[in-house]
Amino acid sequence: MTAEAEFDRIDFAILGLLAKDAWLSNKQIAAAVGLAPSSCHERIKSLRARGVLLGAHAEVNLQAVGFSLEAVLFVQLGKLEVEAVDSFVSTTAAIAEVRGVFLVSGRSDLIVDVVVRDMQHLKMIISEHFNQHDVVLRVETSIVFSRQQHYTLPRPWSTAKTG
Amino acid sequence: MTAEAEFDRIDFAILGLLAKDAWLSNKQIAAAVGLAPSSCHERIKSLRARGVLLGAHAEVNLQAVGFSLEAVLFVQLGKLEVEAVDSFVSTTAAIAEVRGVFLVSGRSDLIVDVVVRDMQHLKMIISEHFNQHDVVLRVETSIVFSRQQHYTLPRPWSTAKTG
DNA sequence: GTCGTCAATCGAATAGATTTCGGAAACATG
DNA sequence: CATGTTTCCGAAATCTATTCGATTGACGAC
Repeated sequence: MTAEAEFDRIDFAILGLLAKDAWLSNKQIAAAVGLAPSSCHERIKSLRARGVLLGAHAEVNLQAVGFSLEAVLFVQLGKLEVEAVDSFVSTTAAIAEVRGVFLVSGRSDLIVDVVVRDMQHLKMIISEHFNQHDVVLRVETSIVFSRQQHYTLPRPWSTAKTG
Repeated sequence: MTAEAEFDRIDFAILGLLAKDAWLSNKQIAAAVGLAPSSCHERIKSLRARGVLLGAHAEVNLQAVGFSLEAVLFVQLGKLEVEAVDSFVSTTAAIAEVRGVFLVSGRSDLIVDVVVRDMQHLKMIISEHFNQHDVVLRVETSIVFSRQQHYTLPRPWSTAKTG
């Protein structure tokens, strides 16, 4: 609504740097974007207040702490009311082993990203939280062999408007 | 050999806190886990050196910066050599609009998470980076209506062993 | 063109945090 | 019980974040 927020290239540079490494100090960011630390600090504070910078999360090596199996669940739901679906999404997202829930169009209705210790753990999660649920018609499971992620921001203005 | 990393519950508490909020100060974490700031600092340093804490990333409100459309691509690949597949995965992961690539078992071989400005942008990404590629047999696209994620660590020791 | 207004930036000062390090305490080992 | 090892603590030093008043520059009104 009121949030007609505008950003210049310095704001985007700050966002990009923090998306790549949230542990950069304000001083480092200021130097990287060519601003005084105090000015940079004001901008970051503003980005947080405006809801553009939502927070930061540490990346934990899950294999190192014993979660060596990752899976993606494709869930088909019955034709139910929106309330029931939303409720199921929320309770699913609250499961400790679930890292993300996507409500999508297409062949399946829900995509669920799950991190578990082993196959038995995975079987338990599926049978306990999905197969026993009325809303769920069917669950397909895909094992994740490997993943690659990155945290860089795409360029905001397509390929122009910057100069 | 050297990598027989062991963790106690304080290490897990630190990891959990930082996974939820990487901007917590060392002082705050120390207070939360009941340690002196210097001791807590040593533990965090060790977790980083051992490769358990991999880094931290700011969470950016992508809608606020103009990326209001998210999609998941399900990619089927031809029966090719491992090299060609790995190469394709790497180049795909390097696309700015791609946030994650998952190599999986099941109906499709690759799951690609994409963030774009609009439909035209999405169409461009797919046709340019996927449809024109020899390795790709078929791409199915799912629009993401909503997503829920959380960054809390599951309990490491199943339901026992903690006492 | 000139003035007034507003927003952004800077630099210095303060308050606060991180980081290092020697010594004490806890723990396991023989 | 003695010993070596690890972990923890507290204080000192260093560095950083944060605030604030003053300056600059851009922009619109007249």
